[in-house]
Amino acid sequence: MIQSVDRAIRILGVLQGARRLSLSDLATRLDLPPSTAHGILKTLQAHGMVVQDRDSNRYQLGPAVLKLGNVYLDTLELRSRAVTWSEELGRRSGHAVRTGVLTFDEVVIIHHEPRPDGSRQMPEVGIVIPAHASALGKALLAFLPEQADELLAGDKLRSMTSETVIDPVVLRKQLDEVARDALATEKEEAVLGEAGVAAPIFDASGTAVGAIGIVLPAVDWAPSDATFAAVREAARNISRELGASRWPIQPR
Amino acid sequence: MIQSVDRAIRILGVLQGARRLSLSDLATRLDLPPSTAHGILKTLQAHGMVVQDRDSNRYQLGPAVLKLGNVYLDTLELRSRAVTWSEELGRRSGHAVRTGVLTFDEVVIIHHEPRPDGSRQMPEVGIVIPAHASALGKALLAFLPEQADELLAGDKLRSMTSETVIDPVVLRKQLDEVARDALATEKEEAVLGEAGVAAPIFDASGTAVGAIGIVLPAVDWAPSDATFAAVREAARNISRELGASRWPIQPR
DNA sequence: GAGTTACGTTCGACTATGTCGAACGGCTTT
DNA sequence: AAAGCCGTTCGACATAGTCGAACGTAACTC
Repeated sequence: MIQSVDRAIRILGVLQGARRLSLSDLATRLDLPPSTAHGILKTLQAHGMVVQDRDSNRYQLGPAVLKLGNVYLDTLELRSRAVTWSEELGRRSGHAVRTGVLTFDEVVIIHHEPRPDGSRQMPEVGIVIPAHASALGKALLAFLPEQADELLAGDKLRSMTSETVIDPVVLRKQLDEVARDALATEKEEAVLGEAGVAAPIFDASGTAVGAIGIVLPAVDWAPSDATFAAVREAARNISRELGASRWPIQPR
Repeated sequence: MIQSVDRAIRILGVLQGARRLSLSDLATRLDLPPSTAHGILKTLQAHGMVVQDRDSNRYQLGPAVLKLGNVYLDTLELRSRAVTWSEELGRRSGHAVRTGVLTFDEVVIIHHEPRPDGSRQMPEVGIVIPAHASALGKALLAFLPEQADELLAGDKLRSMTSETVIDPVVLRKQLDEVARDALATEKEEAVLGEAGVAAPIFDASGTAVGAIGIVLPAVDWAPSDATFAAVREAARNISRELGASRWPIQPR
């Protein structure tokens, strides 16, 4: 681990949590001498990764990170496949559709298909949700035992709402059920009033590389069997296009 | 400039151009010993900025960059304002609407309002266009003299199509006209068959912080006076909401 | 309006840290 | 079965990053 690079990414991480920060704030939060933080910041600035506010001198993320994010999406074969089938799933279920991938303990949304009712909805690409509190995350963790073990062992299970499951034993049991059915559900565990249903997506190597699912108002619970089937079918279809030999693919 | 951080960002930059690269490829392109590149890569990997393909060992951008990009968008006041007025501009003009900011010699799209005809269109948030070949870029450069000087002085004016203006003298003249009218146009200079009209957005300090404009098929040229007026009004309205005292604001 | 504080930035010495060449081991190719 | 390629690990060296101190500027106070 290279120290200065690690520190640079840490700076970006802190800037991610607090939109705008002064140099001294940043240095304090990272336990660094201001001059050290300054050197790193200037390097990031030279590449457009951070920008400095003219008046206040505070730093914030820069446009270059957005460019990077967009290129990442373009490189993902998973995403291009998800677009097609999300549309279908949205039509069949009548709900918004999300596709996500796992990073450590979080799910990052890589595609968002708004509800087909034509209402205005915020695009959700790029948002992150704690894996243990989302249907997408559970669908992934159930088929990624190493990552699940790591998450359950660590003390990372933060509570989002009163419904969030943070007991490792209970969560483990849920994951076992998810692995059995290849279908994960979540009701108000991340956001009050919101529920989700998701299924895992596999690639040619048989690894769970993502998950697709629907988001629905908690009051509309429970979905019909046809809806559950539609989610599973979308996941299966995308997996097939990615070269997966069958679906689902149990790990080990 | 801190060497290792600079190299890390360079790696991300190269990964941006070539989707997937092996360690040796990467090292060759950056003129680095493989072991040096490896150390940096592993640090980036530990933070999810890059991921390594299981089978091929090749590296590509990771989900963390997408998360960063999304947070950047959230911090931008310009973006939240643009959303509202883009909708209006889209309705009035009947065309797709883009809002962008300038980074060095490129425009990064921070909001994209699809054409209101209901057809399926790719989201364009995060894509970059050479500033000198886009209406958005010209609208910005015309009100950012220092950045314009830098671009015109440097040898960065790449040609995109047969229509791209790469002569600094011609471009300077265009920018002067844009500054006068507070309205920039572009016809097939970036993409054949596509034209654009854009106007600059100012913040409370009077700096041009972005531009908003429409994208239309080149065959639909020329737009009506009402369309030109609509673009200018959108830019003026957003500027006002950002605290700009008047519109346009001539530099110096 | 002078004094004071806080902040971003610059500078230079020290040494901790990243760099690089060489060697290892797994995989594919011939 | 041997040779080549590639990603990775290791350790010595010296470069390059780090940190404390000093500077200049802007805001705040009395």
